[in-house]
Order: sequence, then C-alpha cells, then structure tokens
Amino acid sequence: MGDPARANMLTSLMGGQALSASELAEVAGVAAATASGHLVQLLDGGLLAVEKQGRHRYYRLAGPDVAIAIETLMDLAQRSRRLQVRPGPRDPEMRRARVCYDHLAGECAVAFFARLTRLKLIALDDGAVAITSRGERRFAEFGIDIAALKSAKRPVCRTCLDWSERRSHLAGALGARLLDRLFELGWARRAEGSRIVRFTPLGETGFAKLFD
Amino acid sequence: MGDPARANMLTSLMGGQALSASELAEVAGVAAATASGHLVQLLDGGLLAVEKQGRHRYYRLAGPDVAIAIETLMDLAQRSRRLQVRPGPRDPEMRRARVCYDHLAGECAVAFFARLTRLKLIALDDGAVAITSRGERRFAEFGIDIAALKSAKRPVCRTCLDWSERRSHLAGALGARLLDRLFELGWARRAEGSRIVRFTPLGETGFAKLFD
DNA sequence: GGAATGCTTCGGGCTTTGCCGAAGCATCGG
DNA sequence: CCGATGCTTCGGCAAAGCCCGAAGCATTCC
Repeated sequence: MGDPARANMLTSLMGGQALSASELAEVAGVAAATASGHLVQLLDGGLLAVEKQGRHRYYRLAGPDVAIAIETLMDLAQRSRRLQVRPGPRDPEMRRARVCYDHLAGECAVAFFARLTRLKLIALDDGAVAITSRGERRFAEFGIDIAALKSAKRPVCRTCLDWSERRSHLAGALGARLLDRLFELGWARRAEGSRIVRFTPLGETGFAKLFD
Repeated sequence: MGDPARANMLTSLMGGQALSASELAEVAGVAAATASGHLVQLLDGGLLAVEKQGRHRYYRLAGPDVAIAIETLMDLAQRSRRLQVRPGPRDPEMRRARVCYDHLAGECAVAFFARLTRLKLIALDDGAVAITSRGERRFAEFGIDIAALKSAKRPVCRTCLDWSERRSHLAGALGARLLDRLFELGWARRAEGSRIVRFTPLGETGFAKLFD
C-alpha cells in the first residue's frame, strides 16, 4: 500500500465504485503495463476484487475493512502533515458533496464535522473520536439510533480525511447511517452514475442547520 | 510502515511500553546502524516519539492514533491471510529456537507458550499474563521455584512478540529462568557466537512433552 | 581522567522494485 | 474471418532503498 502509484489507485477507489485497469493507470500516473503489475499485487494482497466485463476488468476495494484501513492511514498521514499534493475534484458539485465509500464527503461533510465538534456532540481525543451522550440524544431526535450502531462490530465514529478539503469528515457506522438517513428523508439523492450527492432545497437548509 | 524491519519495530511497540534503540534493532533483526536509520524514518513520519534517558534512547508510539492505524492494518493483514511479511530469519535453525535477550524465542518458544495457555498453567488477561497456582506447582516439579522469582523486582511473566512467528512467547523472570533450566539440564546449549539454541535429542523430546 | 556502553552518521555493496516498450492473449465489432 | 481495443506478461534497465562495518559523539561507570 505504501507505493505512491498503489496509494493513488486505492484512494481513487474509496468512492466505492469500480474502475477499469486503464482508468487506474491514469490516476496512478503510470503506463498500463506498470499499473497491471501493481494491480496484481493489490489483488494478491486481498485488497482489491476484480470483475471481468467484456474486455474490461473492473477493480474495486475488496471490502469495507480495506476502506477502513485506508481511511485510517490517510488520517494518520494527514496528522503528520506529509500528504502529497493531490489535485482535488475539478467539478464544483463533486467538491461540494459526494459519496466517500458509504458516507458523505466534500465541503458539506467537513463543515458538518466541524459543527459536531463545536457543539460537543462528538469528542476528539488525541486522534480518536467518540460520540458524547449529548450527541446520542440529538442523533436520536434526528432518527438515528446510536445503540443499534454500537452493537455492530464496526466503530461508531471514525474520522476520514476529506480528499478535496484535506480536513476530517465523519465516517464509521454513524457516518454511513447519516447518509442513509439523508436519503430516507429525501433531503438528498445520489446523482446517476457518479459519486455526486445532490441536496434538495429542503435538504440543503435542513442539513445546514441540523443540530444548530 | 511497510518495510519488514519497521513493521517488526512497530508491532513490538504495540504493548505501549517504550523500547530502547538496541532492543528495537534486536526485534527487527537488523544491525544497530540499520535500525537507527529506520528509527529516523519513523520519527520523521511522526509515528514514533523518543525520550532520552542517560545514554539510552527510548522509543514509543507517537500516540493512540498510530496504535489504531497499526491495529487496523494488522487486522487487515490477518484477514487477507498474508501475514507472513517475511519468513523471519533466513536460517531455519534460527527460526526454530534462539535467544531473545535472556529467554527462548522461535517456533519452540511459541509452541510452548501456547501449551502453557492451553493447560492453564498461565492465564492471559487482556494483555497481561500471570502464572496460575497449578502452573506454580508444575514449574516447581520442573525445578523452578516461582516464589524466588516473585521476590525479584522484575515481573515473573511477560509476553514477548516473537520476531519470526508473530505470536507471543514467554518472557520475564520466568522466561529467563526457564532458559537457564534448559541449559542446566543439558537439554539445550547455545551455539557459539550466535543466538541459535540447539536442543540435544533428549532435550528435544523432553521439552516438547514438558507439562503435557 | 580513561574505558565502556549506547546510539548515530558515513560510505559503499547489493538486492529489490518500479518503470517502460514490445509482444502475447482475450474480447468485441464489423 | 479481420483489425481494433483492453489488459497482461516478458525482458531489460535504472533508481531507490536496505544492509552492514567502521568511525564519531554522547553519556556513564570505575
């Protein structure tokens, strides 16, 4: 995972969608032959899964555990401020709100994370993040049952470094459930064939003021 | 983090205790000079923190976030069944049985530790390890006086992550005394100018069946 | 003070590994 | 069929990085 080419491949797969070998070669900035070698390694290491479709081969992350590991590493890399310059998404909509694996990312997500922190609904403790009891109450009012999330193996709260913003947003079980809830309420929906998340006018204002 | 030597250093620091540069060189299986280079890298990457104490330099993980990241990666590695980062020491004899500071390490030691656990001669409790009363009796029969060990300042039982096996073996006062006893009985002797421990035929079978 | 110990820096050997172009399979379209 | 496209494998090359012994500081012990 440490090699720059492989790291770029993995991060670009964090959106959850599968990418073809040539697309991955592109994002990694290497020739097709080189990329193919890297992909074999990642496949071999159980980090990726592949799907043949005609003459294309689509690669995706092998599972949520891989996504979590990458998230964790990106978070760590950020903290030691050694992250390479990475061109953010050009598309303004993409920068605004998008799906990151199974949770919300982009400006909206970063702002929301900052708000949670400011209101002490989550507590940051030297790298770890946890929900506070006040947070549990407020999320319950919003229709998210924290107790149910706690029973899962997955950590409830996790930080994830935002690709475009370079600041943390909320991941983990709660991050995933939150995005679900936004869809449930009709506050937002996912754009067809893209990672972009589009808010409805109602959702836009609702989410911007949530918990405030 | 991907380099085997660095990975070994990091995993052996997962216990939370600080280790000196030479101890880390030992667990990594490299010369002091090489280890020093690795430590600079890890320090530089913000993964480790260092504390000077006299002529020693004690290294520890920089923070809980680093520990979390390592844990996550180890978890992932386990799941993809690719844990064998390295065959450990190249020499098969070295892999089989060697000295680790003052106690036994290698396949033999790991297997023995597993047996002690299975027979409930020692009890693992959330990272800590202690000898049971049954264990005390059995060790006494083998010629090791636990009471004497208890009077020393040093902890009687400690776990130590095995370099080649990546599983725990027995360290602490008891681990050291055990190795002594093997030498006393003539069951094993140390190879000249090397860390390798060679069992005699008698010792081989005796140790393999000990306590069983 | 001098010797011993712990650790780092330096210089050079050597393996590993990433990289690419060219060639080889496989699939699709005509 | 044939050629075009997507991807992988092969061979060779160059850079990166790991490794060690020796020498150099720093600290402690006698």
